[in-house]
Amino acid sequence: MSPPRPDLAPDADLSREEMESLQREIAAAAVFEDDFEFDPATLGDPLASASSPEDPPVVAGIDQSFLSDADGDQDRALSAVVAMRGGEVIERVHAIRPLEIPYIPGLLSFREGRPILAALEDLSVEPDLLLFDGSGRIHFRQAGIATHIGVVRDVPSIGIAKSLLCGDPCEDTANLPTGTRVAVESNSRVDAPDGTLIGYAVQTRQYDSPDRSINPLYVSPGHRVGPETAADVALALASSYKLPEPVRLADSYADEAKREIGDAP
DNA sequence: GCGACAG
DNA sequence: ATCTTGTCGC
Repeated sequence: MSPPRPDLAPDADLSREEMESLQREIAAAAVFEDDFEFDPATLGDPLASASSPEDPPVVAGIDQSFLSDADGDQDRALSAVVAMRGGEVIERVHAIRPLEIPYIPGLLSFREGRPILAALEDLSVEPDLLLFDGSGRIHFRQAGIATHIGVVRDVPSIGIAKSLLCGDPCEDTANLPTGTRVAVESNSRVDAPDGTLIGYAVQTRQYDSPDRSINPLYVSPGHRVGPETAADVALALASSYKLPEPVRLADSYADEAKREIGDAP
């Protein structure tokens, strides 16, 4: 049993070195193996949830959009959370917070973490699993945004990235068939022994004809979820689109809320 | 110095 | 991430 760690929350006022040091603490507190109560088999399938005695687990997708000031410069981040249960949306919340630092590869959670934590606090349901757009363990210090927020809240989490931050796919990932995965291992750029399994390239959708092809998603453990389960979940929740439904809906909701509020303060 | 680099 | 119409294909 691991407690929530609000003391490890992302702080944009830290120096770059302090941020990296905090990330090593996050990685040390993270659990990169299955450690949850719910049955992953009842995640998104409406049929499985109907035959289950318990309520299906609540899965929350999280994504951000950005608002600009009068000069056209991005000055605020809008974090959107879409909670689903048994394939149905049960709640949507969003929060807006000022952007304190620019985007720096490897330090994403310090830029987007505050608005995400604020939005999660507005959520009335207790999520059993968090799905982030970004990396988890596939990170230089094994502490991507999914890992950071997962550890701070002590909620099982998974990172779903559209491109690879670091690490090496074991095999060629071009033109993978739907439903397949290729292991991603750590290399010299990752703070882990070379060859450590840190995630999977997962092909949730693929064209039939060899004309064009869809790139895989890079799925990695955030907290309390192992690499195999993380890949299983991504595949189970991606019904008819490349992105798992909770993340896809959070993505569109982030844009929707942004337009409704309008830009410029 | 060079290369790599989630959103 | 964001700026953005049409367009190719199933």
